[in-house]
Amino acid sequence: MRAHLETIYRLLLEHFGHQDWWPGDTPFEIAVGAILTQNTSWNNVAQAIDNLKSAEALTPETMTRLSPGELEELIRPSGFFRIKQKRLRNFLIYLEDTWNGDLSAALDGDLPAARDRLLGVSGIGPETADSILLYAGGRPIFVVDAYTKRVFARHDLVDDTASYHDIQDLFMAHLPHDPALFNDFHAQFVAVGKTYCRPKNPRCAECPLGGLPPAPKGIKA
DNA sequence: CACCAGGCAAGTA
DNA sequence: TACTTGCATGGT
Repeated sequence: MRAHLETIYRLLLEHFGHQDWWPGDTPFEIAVGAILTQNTSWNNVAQAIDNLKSAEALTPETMTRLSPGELEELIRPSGFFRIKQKRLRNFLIYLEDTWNGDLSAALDGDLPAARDRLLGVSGIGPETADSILLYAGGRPIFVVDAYTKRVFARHDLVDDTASYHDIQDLFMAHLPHDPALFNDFHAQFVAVGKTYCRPKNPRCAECPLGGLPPAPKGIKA
């Protein structure tokens, strides 16, 4: 299984090149982007991030000073803006109350414990928590998203009943827990998912995974 | 025009 | 436990 996963990564890396993820300048910006991109295209999120940058509201301190209405207007292009306003504020309150506003402290220490604390914030689920830990904190945890599931299902590595944890465990049980590897591997799934492995107009014929050998037996999650 | 997008929580049975 | 629904904007 490990060799199979490494083959997938190599084929993607050779085709797309290193992805240099996450698209964001600071850990806090990355965490905000992780919340704003929930079920939302990145293009929309980028507009909201630009608004927050222009308003100089991309730090815990400055964002906390915004009124709920001001925050909603800035993030409106990312959709679900009333709910996401609350989710961002829940996150800010957690950082302030528990870590005195120090994001890096929140992501440091025992990894399962840090993850559980993030999951305790209303509005932060498994994918958002893992994205923040990996991309904002540099912690070795694999992010599973819609692209990951789609590509894995297409290549018969999981069935459609596989849970988030099932798929995550597939990676973490068979690959070294290297943040740099988990970082770029997930980014490669997004690249292939956006470009070739799409629901409506799949371009499987041109996909770098087109010549991938069949999946090893008995590994379906 | 319909459909999709880097989820999550709350409600129902 | 296992489904279903609401949330909202912007690109294709």
